[in-house]
Amino acid sequence: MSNKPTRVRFAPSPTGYLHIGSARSALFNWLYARHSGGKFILRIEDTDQKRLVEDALDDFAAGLRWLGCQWDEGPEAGGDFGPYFQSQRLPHYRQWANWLVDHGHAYRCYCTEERLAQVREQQTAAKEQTGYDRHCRYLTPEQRAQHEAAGAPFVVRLAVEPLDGSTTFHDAIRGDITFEHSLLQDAVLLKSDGWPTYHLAAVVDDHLMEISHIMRSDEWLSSAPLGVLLYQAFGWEPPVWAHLPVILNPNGKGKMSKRHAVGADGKSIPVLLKEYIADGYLPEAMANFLANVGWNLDGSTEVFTPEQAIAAFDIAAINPSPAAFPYDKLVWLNGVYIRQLGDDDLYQRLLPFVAAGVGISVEAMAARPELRPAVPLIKERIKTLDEAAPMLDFFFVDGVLAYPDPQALVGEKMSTAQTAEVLQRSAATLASLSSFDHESIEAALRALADDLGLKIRQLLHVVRVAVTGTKVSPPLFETIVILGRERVLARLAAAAEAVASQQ
RNA sequence: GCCCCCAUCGUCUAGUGGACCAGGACACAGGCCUUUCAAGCCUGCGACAGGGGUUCGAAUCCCCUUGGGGGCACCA
Repeated sequence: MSNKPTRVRFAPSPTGYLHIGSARSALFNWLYARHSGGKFILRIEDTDQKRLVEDALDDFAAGLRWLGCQWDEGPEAGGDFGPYFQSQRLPHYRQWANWLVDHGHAYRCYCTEERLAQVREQQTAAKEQTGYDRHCRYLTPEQRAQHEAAGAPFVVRLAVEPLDGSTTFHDAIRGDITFEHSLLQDAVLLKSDGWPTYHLAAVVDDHLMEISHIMRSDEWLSSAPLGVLLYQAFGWEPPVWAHLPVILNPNGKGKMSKRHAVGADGKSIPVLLKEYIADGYLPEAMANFLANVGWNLDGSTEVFTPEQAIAAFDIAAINPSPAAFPYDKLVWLNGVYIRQLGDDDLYQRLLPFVAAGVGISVEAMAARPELRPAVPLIKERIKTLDEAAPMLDFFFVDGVLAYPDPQALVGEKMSTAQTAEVLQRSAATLASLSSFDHESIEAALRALADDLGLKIRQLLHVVRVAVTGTKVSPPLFETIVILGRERVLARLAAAAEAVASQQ
């Protein structure tokens, strides 16, 4: 099996949107495919018709592309092993289910839901292990014929064999795993509606699609024995199994759910990849981050490229223990990646976020002169793209600012009269400048502070609140330049007036 | 309840019998820088779950306990 070409797959069920944990599974598979020069296959496991979510497929495709995990075969990409939707592969499952029945490895079970419930009830009452009692496995040919003649609905169940003893299989991450046959269920392979369950469909497809390595979530470990038995029953060469550790909530309590996760501080954090995209995380940061959960480049390098990860990726090096989602580290890493971006690049990525935050169209934002020069001012101040808008919104107010709380304009340890004077003198100083650039403005304002007997920080605090409306802003001198003399003077005057009215 | 998996700083991790009085990163704390806030730099805090073995020697191997996680569907 070592000389087979590497073919790995990501096989999501379109019953919801792409979960951050699933995204990591996809990334690991993709990384391994690229590492070994093999193929990465996307297969859609849509056998549960009741739980389908309309636009889930689009979400998977968009999410995978965003992350950089382009699949070689699957929906849209095509390939020689299609179709890649299980809903279009029903004949295969029926054929192989029948094959199992014909060869004595599976059987038709005619038990009704009522009987199953009854059995369960009795087992519970007797404090026995619950599970199917294999009633139909031992039906006589006559009884069987009777059910068939009556047209009774049936499911196909795996006939676990032998009933005692144990089987050991190898997991590439955890080593050998042994399970007792006596604990195994005669699991349903084909449902009464003729559709396969996961167990059958996955094994048939993995074999037919010549999947070499099954890298999937830890949650499947318990049912892995079923897969092993199925491969044995079919007489097929099994793939390499590798069960990825689950990702826990950031507080370490329980696996990250599908709906919401609890942060270390008790607040909830996003669980869907689309939410992280919407929050302004960069795909390169997300990929880097995800690769660092359960795996690592060399134990000390935190920031690395996909190429580095591909070169070093090794299934056996994956950490088998569950990991709490290190959300804080994602935020930090994203900041690192943002700071590494060129100004033009960051500007392009910021455009839609700031436009949305300010409430105008992307085209309108692109036409404004303020955003591009402001980019270098905020680059090292944001950790996600969506943090930019609230930091820059004052740039996109065309006239003067509203000061709902004029008291906030008053400088620390200053009177209102003093503040008004600072405002007026600052305006006068800036109005008199022959050249309205950073150096001139800084020199003039510093001189003014001296003149007024104020520390520069005191003066700038007052000017800052007047000009930007906030106590925390991008560097003031550059901000003043971008805003332009006219708007700055107007705001200074308006602020002075607002302060004066406080007296 | 039963079965399976896992166990190094709060968190992500390095460590595969001696180079480990356990390294890196995030977070946190202090300092420097400084027009606010960041960023950056420096320093600090901080872990081998417990108990038995094996061995000259154990974070590393074995066993038990404890703790955490996952699974027990005609869902995947």
